Amino acid sequence: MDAEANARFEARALILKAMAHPTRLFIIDELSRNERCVCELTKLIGADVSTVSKHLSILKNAGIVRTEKRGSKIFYILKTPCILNFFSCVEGVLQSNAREQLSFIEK
Amino acid sequence: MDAEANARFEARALILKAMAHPTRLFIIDELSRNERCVCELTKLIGADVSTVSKHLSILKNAGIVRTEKRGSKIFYILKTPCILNFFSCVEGVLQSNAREQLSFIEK
DNA sequence: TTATTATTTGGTAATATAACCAAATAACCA
DNA sequence: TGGTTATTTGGTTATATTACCAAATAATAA
Repeated sequence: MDAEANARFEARALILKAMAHPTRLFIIDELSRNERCVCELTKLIGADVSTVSKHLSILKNAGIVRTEKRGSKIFYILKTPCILNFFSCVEGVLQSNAREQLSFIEK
Repeated sequence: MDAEANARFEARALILKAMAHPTRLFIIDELSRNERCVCELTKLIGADVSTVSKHLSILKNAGIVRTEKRGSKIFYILKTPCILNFFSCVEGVLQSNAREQLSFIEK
C-alpha cells in the first residue's frame, strides 16, 4: 500500500470511526429527523452531559454535523444526510448475518 | 434511548467498527475488485501476516466478507458490495471538509 | 448582582484495539 | 517422512477510547 493510498484510507477511516459508536449513531439518526440542542440529546440518550458533548465534538470534528448557536443553546445539525443511505446496506448485512445464524440453528 | 433502539444502534456500530480501520478499508477496496488469499493481501499491505489475519477475522465476524478454502489457501470474498456505495458519501464529507479548510485559509 | 441553565474541557480509571513475535495447525511437495 | 507454505491463535506491550465527575465559561432570568 503506497503512501497516497494509505492517506486515502486513513481519511476514510476517520469518518467511519466517528460514526462507529452506538450513541453517535443514535445522534445521527435523531438529527436526520430534527436539529437538536445538547440538552435535548442528553435527555434522549440518558448519559452524562459531558459524555454527550464529547460524542458531538467527535461528529463535528469529522465534518458530519455542524452547529448553530441560538441564545444559550447550541443546536447540532446533520451536515451529510447521504450517510443515511448507508444504513440500508448495514441493515442488509445484519439481516444476512441473522439468516445465517438461523440456518445453523435449523440444521 | 430504549433497550430495543439501543440494540439496533449497537448492531450497526459493530459493522461500522469492523470497517473503521485503514487496513480493513484497503482490504474491502481490494476485495471489491478481486477475491484474494491471505498471503496476497499480506504482501499488498506489508504488515505481519498475523496482523492481516486478525483484520480479516474482524471483517468476517462482522459478516462483511466470507471465505472459500482451495487447497492450502483461503480466499476472502466481499459479501456486501453495497458497502462501496457508502464511500461516495464519505468522499463527499472529505471534500466538504477540505473546502471548509480552504475557506479558512483564504480569509 | 446572584442564581440558574447550557455547554465544554480537564482529569482519572476501566476497557478495547492493534501491532508484532512465537507457536500451533493444516495442506502440499520432494 | 521431512520440509515448506499458508493460516490462525495466544501472549505481550503500547496506544486509544469511553465514561463519569468536577470545574470553567457563557448566556439568561430573577
